[in-house]
Order: sequence, then structure tokens, then C-alpha cells
Amino acid sequence: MKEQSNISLNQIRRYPVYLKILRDLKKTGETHISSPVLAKMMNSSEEQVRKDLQVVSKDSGKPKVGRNIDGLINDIETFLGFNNDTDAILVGCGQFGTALLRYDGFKSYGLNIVAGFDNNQSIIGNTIKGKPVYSVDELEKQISELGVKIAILVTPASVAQEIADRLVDAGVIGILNFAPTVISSKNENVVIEEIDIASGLALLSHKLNLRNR
Amino acid sequence: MKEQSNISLNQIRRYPVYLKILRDLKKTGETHISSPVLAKMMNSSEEQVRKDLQVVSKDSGKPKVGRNIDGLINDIETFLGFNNDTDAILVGCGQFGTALLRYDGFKSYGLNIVAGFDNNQSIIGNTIKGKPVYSVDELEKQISELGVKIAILVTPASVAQEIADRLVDAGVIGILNFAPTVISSKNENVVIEEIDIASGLALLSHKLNLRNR
DNA sequence: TAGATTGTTAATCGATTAACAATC
DNA sequence: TAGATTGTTAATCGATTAACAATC
Repeated sequence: MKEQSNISLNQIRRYPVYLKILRDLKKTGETHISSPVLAKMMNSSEEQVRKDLQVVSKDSGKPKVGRNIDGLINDIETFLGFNNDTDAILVGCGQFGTALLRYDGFKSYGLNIVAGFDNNQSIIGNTIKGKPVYSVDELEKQISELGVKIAILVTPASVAQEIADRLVDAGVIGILNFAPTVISSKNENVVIEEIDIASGLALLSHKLNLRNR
Repeated sequence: MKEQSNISLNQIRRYPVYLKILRDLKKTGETHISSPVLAKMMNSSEEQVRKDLQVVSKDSGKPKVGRNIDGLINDIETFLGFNNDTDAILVGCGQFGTALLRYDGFKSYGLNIVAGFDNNQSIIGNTIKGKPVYSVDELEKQISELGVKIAILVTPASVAQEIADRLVDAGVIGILNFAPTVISSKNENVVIEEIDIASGLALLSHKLNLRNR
């Protein structure tokens, strides 16, 4: 594992893709993978693959053989912090929020959603996939009781910033924002990551436009 | 509008963020915005904002005033192709798929979902928010009848590639892939965009790790 | 061994940043 | 006018790509 001096955001974005591919490969029974082969699957170059993997992995690949898939999966998970499970809460149990609450996939990325919050009386008190839904009024109380530091925000745009502020005040240091608005925090120690379907749509749309010229 | 010779993916990814901010600003009643102010909201530099906006906009900003918000919104929408509504289908009406079907937000990005597909007999024939759910058996037939070119893939990983192949064979040229696996197409004219919650989670996790050192 | 694959070092390419004259 | 803001041109920075010796 090299000194992770300066890694570009693009590079970090690639690791989950490696992870997906490697996990798929593992299922097929493969034990090793070479960078040229992996590069093809990643739609990138073998040089880039090697550089990327060198950053996260302590051991090196063997000529003619490649790298061990299990080891790589573990290295990437460790590097991204997906290995040690982290508890998180989810605010906004609407369509999307509920789908996310039910979604098992977060576990494979080290995130464990322990509770949901909403202001809709008809669902407060319910459990969704074993996870309790609390009133947003209890946000501060539960954050401190549960001791969570990560929140997933799936509220309407209109209240996203307000809720984000409350989350931060209550001790949250990382927010994954699905709400369709850009939020911010005065506290620069807080990490906010915007997740937006539109950016994928923008890329798709743009590439299709280029194609049609 | 300049010759859009070579625009980086990062740059394209920024436009939906501009769009979100500008739409928010418009709601507050603002009519103009300067690049220094917009830069602050974007967490970037005024130079970059100016360059980005110059690429998509034919008219220029006025010193002391900035740029017209309505104009910018329109320019970005046009540039990204969000202006002319495009029909799309959605395959896989599970938790997420159904949430996406119900989601109104796609409209503001120029995408109009006209139908869903699933293999679950208990929901085939239903309508979700006015959109019919067909059997996947009818995929090819409906694609040709509806004349759609874009598909949103929300199936389990295990069948994603198989469905993607069928979509492409039936005439689809753009796929937005939410399935948790990387898909590809032999047809290099087909544009596939992977949407992965994990990449956001990876960035969040990595930034938090950096913070804690 | 021969050759595929490796890791590293150097070259290129491109995006971001800085500087500055122009302008409302 | 004065000054904020503009667009453009040049400088810097960093990531990607290419080249190559090392090795299983």
C-alpha cells in the first residue's frame, strides 16, 4: 500500500467498478486476473489498471499469472473502508427512501442502515425490513442514542438543507445526499456527497448526441 | 455555443449540478448570477464556472451583472439534450424500479418513461402512475411498437447482461444501468451509462477516512 | 527457455488555474 | 467614473499514456 498522497476523485470512482467486476469474476470461479484482461472489462488501459491496483494493494502481481482476485477484493474493500461496517440512518422514507431502506446492497459496501425517519404519521412506528421508522422530531435524540455518524438524505428538496443542518448539529459527519438539491454545511469537517441520477442521464444524453452527429 | 470539440466527462458531470443550483435560484426570484457567486455554490473557481458556461451558452455575461439565469438554464438543458423529451422504458419493476417509475424527476431531465417490464406475474398488467407494466416476454414487440431508443435497466445482476443484449437487438441505443453489475455491448454505437450508488459511497467513505488521519 | 505480465520511469496530453486587458 | 465582472490567453499542474527493463 503506497502513500496515498494524492488520488484523484476519478480514480476513487473507479474502485467500486473494479470491486463489482472482481466480485462477478469470483462467482465464476476465477482465482486470478491480469491487468490486460481487467482493463478490457473496465474499458480502460492496462497501465491504468496496474497503477490503480498498486495504490490499494500491498502485494504485487505475478508475471504470467496476474493478481489474486480474493486479495484484490479485500484490498479495495479495505482501502475504501467498506470492510468495517458503519451504522447509518436514513431520513425521508418516501418512495426512494423506502426502497433504499429495503435495499440489501448497502451491506456489501459496509453500510448498515439502522433506522429511518419521516414526518408521515401513518408510517412512523412501523418497521421496514426490521428497521424502525421514527418521527423526524426524534432525530437528535436517536442520533445520539444510536451513535451514528453517517446519514442518508432522501427528503424533498425543500427541507433537505434544514434537515442537513440538524443532522450536522446532532453529530453527523458524513451525508449521502439523494435529495434533488445541492446542500452544504458551514462545518468544513462534514463530508457531503451528492448522488444524482441526472449526472448519469447527462452523460448518456451527451454521448448519444455526439453519436448522432 | 463553441465547437464542443473535447469536453471532459467531469465537465459534463458538472452541468446537472449547475442546473440544480440555477433552478433553485430561480425559485428564489433571482434573475442574474455572477460567476464568483456561482463558483462558491459549486465549490469551484470562478474561472472554471466561466469556462463551463461559455461552452454551453451563445450569449455572454455582462460585467457587474452576470448572466441571466433563465437563459443559462435553457442553455444547459439544450446542451445536455434535456429539452426535447425522449421516451424510455424501464425493465425490472422491483423496489427500485417501481420507485423510479413513480419518480417524477426524470421529466425535468427530458426523460419520459412510457412503460415498465417485469417477469412477476402478479404485477404484469398493472399500471404504475399510469404506466403499463408488460411482461418481459413482450420486450421486443413493445420496443418496436413504442419506438423507444432508451432503456432504464433495474434488474437483478444475474439477468442484466442478457436483458441488455435483448434491448440492443431490439433497437435500443442508450441504456441507463442501475443493476449492480457492469454490462457491455458488442455494438459500439450503443451508449451504456452505469449508475452506482457505491461510487458515491466510496467517495464519502474515502473522504471521511482522510479526515480521520 | 520464451513470452506474458509485471512495476517503474519518462513523455505526453489535457484540464485547471492564474493573469490581464476589455467592458458595462 | 470606478470597480466588479467579463472573456481570453498563457502557465501550471496533474493524470494518463507510452516505453522498457525485470521476472516468474
